Amino acid sequence: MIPARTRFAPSPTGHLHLGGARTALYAYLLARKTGGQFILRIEDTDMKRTAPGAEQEIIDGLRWLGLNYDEGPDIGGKFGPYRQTERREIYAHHARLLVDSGHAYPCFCTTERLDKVRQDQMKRKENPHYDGTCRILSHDEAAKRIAAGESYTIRFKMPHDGATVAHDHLRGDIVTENKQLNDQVILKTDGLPTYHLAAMVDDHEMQITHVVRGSEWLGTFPLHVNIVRAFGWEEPTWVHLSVFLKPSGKGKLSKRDSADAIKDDHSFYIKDLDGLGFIPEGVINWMALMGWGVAEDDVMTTDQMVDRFSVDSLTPSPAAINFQRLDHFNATHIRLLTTEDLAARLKPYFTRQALEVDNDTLLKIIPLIRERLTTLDDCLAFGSFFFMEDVNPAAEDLIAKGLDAKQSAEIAKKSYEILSGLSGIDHATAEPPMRAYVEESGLNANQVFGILRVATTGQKVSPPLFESMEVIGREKCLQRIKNAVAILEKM
RNA sequence: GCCCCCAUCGUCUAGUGGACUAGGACGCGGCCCUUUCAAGGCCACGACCGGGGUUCGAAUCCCCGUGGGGGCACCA
Repeated sequence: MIPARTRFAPSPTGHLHLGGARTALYAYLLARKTGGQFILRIEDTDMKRTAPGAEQEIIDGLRWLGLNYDEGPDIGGKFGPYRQTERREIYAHHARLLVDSGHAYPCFCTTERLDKVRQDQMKRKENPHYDGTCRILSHDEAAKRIAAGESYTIRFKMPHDGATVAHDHLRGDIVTENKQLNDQVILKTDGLPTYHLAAMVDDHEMQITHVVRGSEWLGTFPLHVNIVRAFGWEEPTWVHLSVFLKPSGKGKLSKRDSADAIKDDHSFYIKDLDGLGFIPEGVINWMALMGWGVAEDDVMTTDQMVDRFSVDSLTPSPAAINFQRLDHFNATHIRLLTTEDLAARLKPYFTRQALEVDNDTLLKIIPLIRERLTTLDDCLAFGSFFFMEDVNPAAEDLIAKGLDAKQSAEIAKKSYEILSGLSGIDHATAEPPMRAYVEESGLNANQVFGILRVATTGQKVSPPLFESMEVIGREKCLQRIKNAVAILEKM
């Protein structure tokens, strides 16, 4: 297998989202699968849109997901720099090469003129396109205007005749009539390149073998292959991924959908996922399967994905986000974690709630709550009472089904008697006498254990009762039951 | 408007001309287990967008519709 060099090349303009993360994931998997390298490159050539902190968020997001890159802006590498604003000379040089070889030309048209041309074209119901004014300028005239200090851009000279055939690995040949194509700006008046030039130059310079990117680039794909060919470079394998659709499947993700997701304790942004209780293993597994056709055994670690990954089995069709499926993969991977690992990840959720966590207790409750967690923060609902001094059960919760407060108080009292007669409350010793009591009293287990559950844990839903009491400890249990009796008798 | 891409259960997908009575997963429904909630086990429901071709044979190939998505910037 030929080692692939792949790259994730986001622009630092906003939050790292699921779509970007999945693109990074596939690029990562391909590199690891083939024993190649995965690179992070920051495409920050639009100074106006670059957002402070965005680059760091991308880096943090990739780290959190475990998509470690071999070369990048913060770690360097032999093809650096990896931030495009630090490579402007390289692009200027390549733009000049293109002008010299007749594949590009300086353009002096102002934004105002361009806007007007576009407006007129639309009024005439023509397709908006550059009208070619500067394409026919002579070398001398252009040189003269440049020397005079006129500001200019460089446009790529697209062929007017014939067709461009570009090959996408997932879709096959994409044929575009050249007359549909436009002379795009590749170097801006500020001297920085547009994506079209910068990405092509960097992918070549950085020896990228597979360009894995979103399908939003399909429209400018012919331009890109024309640029690469104008330089006489070997083309990389082009892999255009599909987009993510909103959960309804109708349309792409929008701000509105993002708000809905948050309301639902989910998010499109990687930075939010950790705080929401999602673990990278689950997120990665979930993302991987949207756009990658795996027949069966779809619960995988990243290493297993690397093992099974093939760029051929990626799918070109758009996929709707399904957060229920994320929940499933998250819960599944939580259950796969070792007790120690899970304990370490859970601890912050408890301490954040000002609960004092001792590691011994924490380790003991893991087996009790593990299979009940969909997200890590669910540990609060199932385990807070283990770390609390007292619980405050609601009076009405203490009344068992079909009984009244007085009867329930009797049951609590009797339970106290039985349990206080034991030297210690653990699962093995406490359950048999309590079961015997249920038998002889003619009550059902639901009623008796229900009262005990609410009394000792403070809640109607909890991990298994006797196992929980064992962790809570004899003294605390008895005290809590006594408290419950008091509450019931006050009713 | 023009150009490009996509199309299998509600969702993610398997399927590359005969092994398809179209497989798996999520979700949904039911049952079992059970002290609650889960987890687990079993079962059920559920799809080839439509129309034309090609072929002995089409989910699979071609064409046309339809639907969805993307693009048409000195943004990426």
